Amino acid sequence: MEQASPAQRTKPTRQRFDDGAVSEIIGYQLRRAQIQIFQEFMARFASFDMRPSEYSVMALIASNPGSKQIAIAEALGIKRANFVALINTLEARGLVERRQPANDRRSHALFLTSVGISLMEKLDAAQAEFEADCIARLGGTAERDQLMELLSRLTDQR
Amino acid sequence: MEQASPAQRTKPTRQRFDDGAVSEIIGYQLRRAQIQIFQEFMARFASFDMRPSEYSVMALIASNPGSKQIAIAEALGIKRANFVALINTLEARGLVERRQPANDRRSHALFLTSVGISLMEKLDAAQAEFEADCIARLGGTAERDQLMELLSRLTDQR
DNA sequence: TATGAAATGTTCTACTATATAACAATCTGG
DNA sequence: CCAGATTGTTATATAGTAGAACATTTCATA
Repeated sequence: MEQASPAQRTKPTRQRFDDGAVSEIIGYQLRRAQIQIFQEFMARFASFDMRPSEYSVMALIASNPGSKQIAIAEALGIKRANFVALINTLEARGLVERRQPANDRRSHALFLTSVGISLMEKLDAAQAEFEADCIARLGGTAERDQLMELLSRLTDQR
Repeated sequence: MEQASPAQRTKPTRQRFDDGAVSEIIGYQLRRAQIQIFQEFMARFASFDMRPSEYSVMALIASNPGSKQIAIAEALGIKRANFVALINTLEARGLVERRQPANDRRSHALFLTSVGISLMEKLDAAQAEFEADCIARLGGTAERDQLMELLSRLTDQR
């Protein structure tokens, strides 16, 4: 069989592909960036067996010891029903503890265990390192502040 | 009824909660913004019964008619296995069509149907409106360009 | 003080998104 | 021609998310 003339290209090179319809959409780039950052987070925290949601829960408990489950869950936009399994996991790993407050026997007060506290030190250090890398990629702290400001304009309103 | 002394307040006001540990993290704010924008997209496109992923698929087919499934899927970061059900849905709704290219009988060439094309006009108009709203919230096109540039710095590298 | 409404945690269920493995059919390069 | 790659597909597993229903407890107020 005769080959099509090489001037026309039969198919070896990937034919150009027009991304424009989606790549110029704010929401699309926002999603791509978020996925990328989360994947990098998961890669960096794989040795700790820590997902972003688990880290955020531990960080909020560390800053707000004794908080009720619903306080942590709502701060993170997690339904209280789905928060149960998350805390069960962290408690089973000995990182978080549920305690019975005397003033409200419906609720559970959350605390980090001593093991959780010492792990948190390592997690915070790793997070600080990751954040520094992100800032470097953005070009510096001024650009970081710009980004956070722009994101807040998308999030806060409405 | 006497009110509790306004100076002490017993508990009506939510006790202060320290968000700082997570709210100052780039990835966290990125995620919050992305979720917010996607929720708004879904609300605006609910009458069309169109999710963001479905819209992005149709937009890429419109810009690249005759593309193979894997070309569209990879451009959007979707596994080809998961892309099948997506196209099945759009095809069942009469918006997208799979055709058999003669040169490669393994692949399916994707096209919008005439119904798909006319729906796409409405979708693009709605998307343009949504994008204009986002730009307005950011403060203008200069801020939009800034945001897209910063996001690309997070996404491109690595 | 008694009672109905609200809050809290929990279980169950369902749906979406995503990832991997395996397979058949087809194409490609040597 | 043949070994390996590509393409689409099915099946399966896991996470994340959402809603309903429930028991226990607290709260408001009549």
